[in-house]
Parts: sequence; structure tokens; C-alpha cells
Amino acid sequence: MEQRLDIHNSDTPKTCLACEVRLRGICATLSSSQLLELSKHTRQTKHQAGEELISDGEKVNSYATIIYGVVKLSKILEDGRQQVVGLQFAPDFLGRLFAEQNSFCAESASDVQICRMPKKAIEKIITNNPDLEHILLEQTLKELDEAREWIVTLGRKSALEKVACFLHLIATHLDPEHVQQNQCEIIFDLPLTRADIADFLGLTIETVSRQFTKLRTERVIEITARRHIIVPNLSVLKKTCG
Amino acid sequence: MEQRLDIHNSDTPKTCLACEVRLRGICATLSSSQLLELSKHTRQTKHQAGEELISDGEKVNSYATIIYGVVKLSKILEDGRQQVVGLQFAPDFLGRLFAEQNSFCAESASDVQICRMPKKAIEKIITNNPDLEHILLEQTLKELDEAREWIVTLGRKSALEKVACFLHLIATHLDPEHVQQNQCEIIFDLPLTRADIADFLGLTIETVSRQFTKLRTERVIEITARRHIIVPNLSVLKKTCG
DNA sequence: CGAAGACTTGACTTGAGTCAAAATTAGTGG
DNA sequence: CCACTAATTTTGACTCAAGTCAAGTCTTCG
Repeated sequence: MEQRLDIHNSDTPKTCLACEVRLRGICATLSSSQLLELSKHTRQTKHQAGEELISDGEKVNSYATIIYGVVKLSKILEDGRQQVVGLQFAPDFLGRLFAEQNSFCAESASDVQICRMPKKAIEKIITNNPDLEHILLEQTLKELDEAREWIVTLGRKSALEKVACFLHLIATHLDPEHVQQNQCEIIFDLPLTRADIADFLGLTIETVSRQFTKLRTERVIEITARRHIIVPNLSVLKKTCG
Repeated sequence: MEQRLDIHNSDTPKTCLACEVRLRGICATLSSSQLLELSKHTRQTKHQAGEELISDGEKVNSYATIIYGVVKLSKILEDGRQQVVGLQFAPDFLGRLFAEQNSFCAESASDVQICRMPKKAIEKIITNNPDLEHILLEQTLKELDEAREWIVTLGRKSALEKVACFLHLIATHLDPEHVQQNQCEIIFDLPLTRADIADFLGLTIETVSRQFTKLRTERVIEITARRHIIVPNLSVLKKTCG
């Protein structure tokens, strides 16, 4: 593992030194010289919730690292039905490696900041840096595990269990800075609208809303404002996931 | 890309020379010496439909390559609900790389033959052979794409569309040798029981059966025997997938 | 031939969807 | 700061697709 030594290395680009996910994302595997080279081509951008970062069917020209915020990956069928196929959190790598075309669209679910880098630049570094390829393989395997867990949730769970699973996912994946934790109590703001949640869970917004109400009356969660959730006891929530 | 030259190379192990997927699976990336070394530790096994190849929660000791047949990956909830999270076909690599424990179970859906290899052996070769890691990354990315496509199917499609999607998947993924193709007509035997199909689609066997009947009466498919399916026109089937 | 397993069909129930309306919240401009 | 509008969320009444339970039929195999 590379140490924080390079923080004092004058070769490391200024933007990178200031980057919150510098030591957690893919950049952590890069040498100072690779980072310097790559940083000449990167561009950090901020986006409000609801902006399209990558569109389905578009030619892939760049990848990105999520610096903060939540990104939803989704697919829209011709007749308008929409399904969110995954959520990504900082410092995930964004974009389908080695593909010519995107097969899903990526949209900011909350306000986000990303660091875009050209497809070619990354792919060139990969060929010379097995560590980078390895970390990308690890992330891809993790995403595959999560996708399969989600298949179980979509295929075999009731609406109530689905919503509980979703809340559990958010409570455990949100940046620690956005989560308050007093003893076993967890407090956070939902990064998604009810419509997004419905599209993620394969439900309608009405059903999602009813399950929120049910979880509240069963005291599994407290809803202090629409998006503001308190989970008094995470293990109770987990039991509700089925 | 390595050429078929090594077929005449006496260093290549006999079992590997006879292996049907030798040039398509992960072994295609190995040098003669790596293959020779690995083959000392591999063991080919045959299994009838319904045998457990890897069990959920078990310590991972080996990986495998599928030589022929279909393997289903599934998860069983405590209350007995089951969900198939993926199907794998020859020459897929089987097993969760780098994990200590399996998080899903793998079972032969049809009769299968696999080539098992010790976890340690593969992981050692990976560290010296970036080509192998690359091909594994490519397979993992492909599986992730498929898992996400499946999430769309589970989350947003009707029972009829789900069954049509399943038939389309099988028709396009089965080994060509098990598929007969006369002009646009496709004929094959289903490698899964109705119960497996139901667990894959998040439905009940009764609903799956009713959708088969409906597809038959709508002339999208012909069912000549329970498992024997004729798709007169693949594009008609595809339209039915929604 | 008989029994067990796999699959289909029918009658009824139920959980989630649909449509409509009300309530809440957020945003805007006076 | 408050009224007004627009968007989001909740709630209610009703419908319908898929689930459940129960027979019945077809296959396979000893």
C-alpha cells in the first residue's frame, strides 16, 4: 500500500492534493508521475441533482471518479418504464470500462462532484499498471455482488422488505460525514426522491410512500421531514429486510 | 492474441489438448508453462443436474471453468424463498475471485462438466499474468452488464415479458451444438426445470406455466415436449420481451 | 404397470398498481 | 415575511396481475 508520504511530494498536482477521495479511489494506485500525467487531462465538475452525467447509447469518451454525492445508473424502456440498476457513492469509479457505448444512463441523484478523465488516458495507464487493473477488478466484483444482492431483493421480497432494504443500503453506504450516529441511532437525509426510490425498487411512488408510513407506524424509522430519516436501531431495520 | 500453434506443442497437457473450451476460457491466456503448472492441480468432474457445486457461506478453496452445461447461481433466504441470481454457460469462470467466503450457491442446472483449480494456484498466476487478470475483468464486466439487464427485467417487466426474456436469453446463450437453427427457426431443450425458471424470474411455477401456455397460443413459441422449445422467429420473441 | 415427479389448469385471494384527491413542502416574487 | 404557485408526497377507493391452494394430466423410470 502506498503511504501518505506523497502528500508532501511536490510532484503531486494541487487539485489532487485537495481531493477528498485521493487516497481511496483509483488514484490511490497511481504513481506520482502517472498522477501528474493523468491530472493534465482531468476536469472536476459539480452537478445539481437530476443532471445526466452519461446517457444511454452514447459513445464512451470519458470515465470519472465520484468525489462526493450519489449517482444513479438507470435504464429506460421504450414505453417509458424506468429501472434504476445501481447506485454509486464516492469514491466509486463511474463508467463501463472498455465499452464503445454506454448501455445505461448515469444521473446525479443528489448534488455531486465528479472528476472526469479521458477514456484513452485511463486505458493507457491500465496497460502499464496492473495495480490499477486489480483495483478496478475488485470494484467490479463488489458491484457484481451488490447487483446480485439486489436481484434477490427485486425478485423475492415484498414491498415493505424492499423499502427496508433500500433504507438499510443508504444508511450503510452514505458518506460518514452525511450520517449522524448517536450510539446505535442513525440519522441521514435520503439522497433520492420517492420517484427514484420507486424506480430503484421496481415499485410505484404510491406503494413506496405507503411502506414508509407503515415503517413509521411500526416504529422501525422516524420521518422528521420528507427526506430526513432517523433509524433508532439498525438491527431492527435489518430484520425487516427479510 | 495467442495462436493455435501450441496445439502441437508437446508441453501442453493431454487433458487440456482435449478440452473443448481450451481456447475460449481463461486458459487461452496462459503460456504453455503456466498451463502445465496449473494442470498439475486441476481436476475435471462431471455432475448430474441438481448437484451443488459451491455452497453459500462455504470457504472458497477452488475456482472452476465450465466445460459444458449450465450452472445456476442462487441465494436462499432463511424462510426458504429462493432466487436465482445468474446463469453461467461454458466457458465461464466459476467462483467469486479473491473472496474468503462464497456469498451465493452454485448448482448444476443441466448435466455439466467443470474443471476445478485451486484458489491459490490461480491467484498466484494472476499476479504474474496481467492478461489473465484482464480477461477476468472483462468477464466480470460482462456479468455485471447481464446482472443489470436482469434487474430491469425483474423490476419492471410483466410475467409474460419475463418468460419471453428468459427464453430469449437461453436461445442466445446455449452452446451452438445444443441449438438447432433452420433459417430463422431456433430449436433447443430448456436446461432448467419450471421451478428453476420461476426462481430465476421471481415468479411461481404456476405463473411460469401459464405464460408458457400463453406464448404458445400466441404462436411465439411451440412446445413439442415439456422442455423442447421451437422459436419460429427470434425477432417476434424479442418483441415480446418488452 | 404403478408410483413419483414434473407440469398444467382452474377457482379464488391478495398485494401492489391505478386513478383521483388531499396534504405537505419548497420556491418565488411582492 | 407572507401569500401564491408548483412540485412532491400522502392517503383513499377501486382494479387487476400474480400468488395460493387444489386437482388433474402427463412423463419417466423402476
